[in-house]
Amino acid sequence: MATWPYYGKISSQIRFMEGRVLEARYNPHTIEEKWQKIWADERLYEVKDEPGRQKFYCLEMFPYPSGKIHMGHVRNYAIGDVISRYKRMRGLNVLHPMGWDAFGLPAENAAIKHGVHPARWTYENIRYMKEQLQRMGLSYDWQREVTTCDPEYYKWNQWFFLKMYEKGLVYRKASSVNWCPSCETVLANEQVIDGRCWRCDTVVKEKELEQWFFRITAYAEELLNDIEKLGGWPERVRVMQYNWIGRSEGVEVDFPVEGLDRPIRIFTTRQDTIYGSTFVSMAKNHPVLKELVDDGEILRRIESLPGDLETKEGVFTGRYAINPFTGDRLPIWVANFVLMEYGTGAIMAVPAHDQRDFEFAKKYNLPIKVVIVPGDRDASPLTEAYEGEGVLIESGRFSGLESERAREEIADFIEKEGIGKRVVNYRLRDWGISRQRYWGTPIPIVYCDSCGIVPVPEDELPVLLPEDVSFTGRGGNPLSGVAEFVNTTCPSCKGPARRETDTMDTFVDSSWYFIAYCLKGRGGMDIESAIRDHNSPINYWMPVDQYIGGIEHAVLHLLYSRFFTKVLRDIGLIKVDEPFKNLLTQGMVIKDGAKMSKSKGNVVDPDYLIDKYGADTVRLFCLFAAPPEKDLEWSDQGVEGAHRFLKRVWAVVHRFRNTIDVAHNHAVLDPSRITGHASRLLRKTHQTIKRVTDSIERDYHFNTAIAALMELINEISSFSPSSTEDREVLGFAIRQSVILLAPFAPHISEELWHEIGGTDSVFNEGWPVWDEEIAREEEIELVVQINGKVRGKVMVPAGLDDERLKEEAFRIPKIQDYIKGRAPKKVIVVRGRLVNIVV
RNA sequence: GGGCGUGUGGCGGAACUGGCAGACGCGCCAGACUUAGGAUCUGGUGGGAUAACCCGUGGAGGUUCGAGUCCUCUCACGCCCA
Repeated sequence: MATWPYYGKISSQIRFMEGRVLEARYNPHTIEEKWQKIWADERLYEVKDEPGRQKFYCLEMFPYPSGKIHMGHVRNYAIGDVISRYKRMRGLNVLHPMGWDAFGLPAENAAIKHGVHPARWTYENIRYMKEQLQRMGLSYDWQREVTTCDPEYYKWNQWFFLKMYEKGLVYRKASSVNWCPSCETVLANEQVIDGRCWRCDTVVKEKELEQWFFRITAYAEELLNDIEKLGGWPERVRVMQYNWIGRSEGVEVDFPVEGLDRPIRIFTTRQDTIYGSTFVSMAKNHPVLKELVDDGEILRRIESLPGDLETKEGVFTGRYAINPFTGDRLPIWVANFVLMEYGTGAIMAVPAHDQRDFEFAKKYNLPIKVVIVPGDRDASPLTEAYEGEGVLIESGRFSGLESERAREEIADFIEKEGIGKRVVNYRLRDWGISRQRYWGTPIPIVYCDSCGIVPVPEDELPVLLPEDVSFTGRGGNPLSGVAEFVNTTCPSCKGPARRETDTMDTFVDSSWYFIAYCLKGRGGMDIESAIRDHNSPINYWMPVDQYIGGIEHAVLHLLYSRFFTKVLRDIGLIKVDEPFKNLLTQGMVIKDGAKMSKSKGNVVDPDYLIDKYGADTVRLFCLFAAPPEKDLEWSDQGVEGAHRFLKRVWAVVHRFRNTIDVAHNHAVLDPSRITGHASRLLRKTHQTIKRVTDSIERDYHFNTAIAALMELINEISSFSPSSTEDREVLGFAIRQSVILLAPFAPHISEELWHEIGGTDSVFNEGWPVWDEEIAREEEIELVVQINGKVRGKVMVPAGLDDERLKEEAFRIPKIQDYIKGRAPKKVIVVRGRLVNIVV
């Protein structure tokens, strides 16, 4: 068959259609722009709810619109895009949405610094970043885009707040909060890292404020137990969640106070050490202190105790409690490391068996009394606390018991005597959501002088953020200066009232956005009617099958989302218990050994790279350089390598485009009539399909999938067809390569797919399947070892039995030399691999 | 201090249940085409020795016919919690 006419036909067609000469060189920009437009015009990635069809919900953590996409985003979204495109080609109905975590401090800081309104700043950033994402060729269904600062979105934050208020899951209390003097806002405990603000690194201070809280602790038990259901999550994230919730079983016990008619209630998990208690420590804001201390000097010293827990400091109150077990007089101290939020705000201090108490006792010269001894050893003077298990001594009737047993008996005794009870405690605290900031969701509450705290009625939602606000950066929340916003009428008595001016923590926004995407397919986002709708799209799409994001959200965002999911389940919106079935935590992008950051000056600009190499190259490099869960060391030369590979693919397809028999596109190749090098190429192709598929399926190790593809392309490059069969096999190999490459480098694959005769999108093509028979090697290289060392190799037909393999091994002359007269003691045969002869 | 994780060529990384360590890519070396090469192609490339061979997966032991992989100890780094 002559190849010339065919070539002429295609290229003249393209000349005609595009009005230019077909370029033989790989020009990523032309083809990327072209296909991005076609995919958008054809609405290729818009997805419908199709009950009855198997769905796959693939989600990447949505970005904060800070201005520009950075390499971490690129990597995150490239990973998600491969998974989405792959699952789609496997025939699943794939939901792959994107949106914007659009409320937050930087917008407000920009307003203060540059005088640009937070809304304008945010929406401009979104516009730019969306363009960047589109230039990457990501397969998002943009119809479902959500933006959390949109009233249509935050209305539902307010609605959820009201629902939770009704259910008693929202409450207000004065509490000592972490205050960042620089951001002028309250921080959650989780946002304080080593005593500093997570965002700006300023040292955090304490401040007393009225705050709104979500009662996440009401779900502590379930959040803890359901970690078990998260089989598709990395173990370390599960452990972090487990530790964060921090369940502990212990007792509360009343310690009588000298000269006071009521006791102090303490909490401990180590009631087995109660005979070793030598003093009592309490939190500086414990309410009973007011009755205990009236000396101004002492009060002043208590007040000035440091808030950070680095140093252990305390103040003696001058009062004494009685150990109900020993009758000992115990001095009552205030210690900075005892927190009101945990337990009862008071502890029995056992310096011999608690390291913090030990250090405290050493510092203030308090007695240390050993009551637990490990195993058979006896108690010599301690240099540090012994916190382990052991046998009780000096513990009255409980002496001689193992600690574990003693904990039970002492707890029984406490309950029998009525001086306390068993309790379960959690380290998890309720979620403070109040933020003294403008750019967030207004909390839908009104304060009325006659009615008190009044929730805004649902039909008045959303409470809109006023736009006309001035930003000075001082004096707390700009909202409190907006009279039209603050002054309102009481929904209940219609009298004059004031609006709450605090806004919600932005973690509220991100705790349910994955649900919003489900509804957005229908245009709106009507949560209320979704509750009544039994066939709500939420029930079709949830849970998220694959969630992908950074490990930095291992506790906060993921825990809050789990909490919200359970709350929304209980108000009837969704049916699932857990939002994210599988979680992939991708590693950081590193350059010169450090995380990319402006301050280090080691950032790589995605725009620049896409301009230089095209999106396919950038994506391919991110996927090839490391498996997704590991850190990725950036390498400019590695990017060149990825680009070179795509150029080779381009070249090889073009070289053979005229040779391969397009007419045989869908012909079934009969492997029995394929021989010689064509047979090897056919086998390699099937092996590659298997390897690429397995790499994706097993653990999303795209780096090895791409490596396998590179091998196949190398083999195709060096193939020279000389017969019809050769050309058929070559055509098959090329078609499969292009399809296999498509999830990783979508534009070039789509272009090449059409150039070799594809008419529909390559993404509507089914994922290739391999034939185990064809993939099987006909010959294997048998490794022959003597005493475990490789001494010879020989090619043998595959599938020989043990005896035949032994024969083959012994037949090798070199092996015979080695054995000489020595009789083999033992021969181990590993079928298909090796023979080891032990002499 | 406790918990978890990671250590493999010059570099990024391969190696499913123990079975040829270093796939694939980068870099480097040589060659081809070139006025030129920072384009492209071909070949080579863990270390040591002329070679047969020997040594090699942070270190030291152990189990095994056989260990990067399993066990014990140890060192370094990273993360989380104190």
